[in-house]
Amino acid sequence: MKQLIEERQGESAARCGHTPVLHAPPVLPVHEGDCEIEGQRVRFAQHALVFLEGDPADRIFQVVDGAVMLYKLLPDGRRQVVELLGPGDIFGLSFKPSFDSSAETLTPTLVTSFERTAVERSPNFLARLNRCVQSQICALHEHAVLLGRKSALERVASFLMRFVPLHICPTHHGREQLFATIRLSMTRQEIADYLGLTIETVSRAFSELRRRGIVSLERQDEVKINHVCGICRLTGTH
Amino acid sequence: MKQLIEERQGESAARCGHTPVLHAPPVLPVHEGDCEIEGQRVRFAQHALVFLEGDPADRIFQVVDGAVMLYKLLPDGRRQVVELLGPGDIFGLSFKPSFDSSAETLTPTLVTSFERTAVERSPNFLARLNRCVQSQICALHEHAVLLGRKSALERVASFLMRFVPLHICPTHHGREQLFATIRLSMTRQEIADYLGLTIETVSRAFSELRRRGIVSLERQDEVKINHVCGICRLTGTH
DNA sequence: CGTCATTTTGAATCGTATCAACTATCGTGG
DNA sequence: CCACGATAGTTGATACGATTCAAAATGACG
Repeated sequence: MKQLIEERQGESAARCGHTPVLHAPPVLPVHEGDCEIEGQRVRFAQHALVFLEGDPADRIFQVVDGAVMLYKLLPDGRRQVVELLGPGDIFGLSFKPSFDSSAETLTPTLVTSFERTAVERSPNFLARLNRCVQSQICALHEHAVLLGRKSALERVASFLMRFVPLHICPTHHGREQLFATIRLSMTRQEIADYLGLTIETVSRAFSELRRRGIVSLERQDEVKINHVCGICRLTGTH
Repeated sequence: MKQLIEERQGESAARCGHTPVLHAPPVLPVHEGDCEIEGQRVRFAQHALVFLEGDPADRIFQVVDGAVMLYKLLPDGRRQVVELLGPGDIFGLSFKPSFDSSAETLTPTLVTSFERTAVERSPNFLARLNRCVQSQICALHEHAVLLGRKSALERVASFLMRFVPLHICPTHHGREQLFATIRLSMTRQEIADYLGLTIETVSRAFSELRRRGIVSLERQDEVKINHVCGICRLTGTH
């Protein structure tokens, strides 16, 4: 596992964007019902650039394992992380001939990439894509609410709830003292850019949650949620 | 009785920022090659509710003519308009069995609705859907940047630029004094909820633009942009 | 153990929200 | 057509939350 991480930290940053076919061997013919699409597996190190906004969008990607963020930059340097993606999620979609955002891994990540034109010709793939994309749209809607209408503390609470598996809160009414330990694998800056805040504000929100005893920070990017329902109530959603 | 079919505002209601809009024409009884899908035309008055968040999502909709907004509510009443849609745009998508947002018309609107299950079985429709949805995702990304990173004035400027057809600004460098008159067909409250602001702040932004001579307010929802490039520069995007 | 980067904390500032008039616009009926 | 009330929009004063700038603390790593 460790050895894979090293694989291509340097060059991917340099040759921004769409990764050409390297020596990388594992090409898997994805057998999709009646039609086959060539899927190409590529491994990326942590914090590696997959593509840049503006690069020609002739391939689309699916996360197999790991995490990816999509972000956009304003000319003066302001950044907004627009999506966080995990296993199964598809990215690199665009209705223009170039990507509308940049993609960077958060952890060592394995993705499969497909030729765009091939995808668009495959009905089975389109059906799959369709389902994926609909859940992404829902997530984007939810995120718009967060960015447009929630306070800093609500944003951070909502952010943490993303990582709580299966949303334990509403189902286990009996036990209030539920906890969960989660690994963020994002820097404060990345979190801030995702939540539309500054690092300082994110930090203060974490401190506030800790002060209230709702979370403990085990390590910098590892949070123990002592009281899932407590966080849940702070999201503004319930 | 409401007489329908009025003017359409600004063409590309739901398009992403800098997009040459070549619209898919509002085709109707969708004759897509080998498969036909029953499309059902429905007319809605202005400010009519198409569906509510949580309603069973067994149909999807396409705007033929008019304008629709999608919004989400927080339990305490805060509202965020998550999408603005115009002719050609599709809505009512969801990965859950129920709608993730509510849909309301902004103007008298003609829509076609399709049975969800039928759509998902039609490869041709899926292909079309796919294109639509990708442009919506781009718009949502753009909107996340607006909500997360732009100032009030930048938001309002960006909002106005949506209505400027074909994005005159960058192409016509020669003529600086370009103008355009646009019909918003949204109340201040709706604009505020779209931009993640309050009505007062939106109002102040409009006043500021007027003070600078960049726009004139002909009527409450009719804005004359005296200097398109001026607005464009204020969006933060260029 | 010391250096560097990241995070946290503090104090001051700024921008937007809030609250409270005031004004303009729209629709209705006299 | 005008008066009228109702609704929507504007403007001003103040409050509050997030940002900014600065510095200290913590963690990562050789």
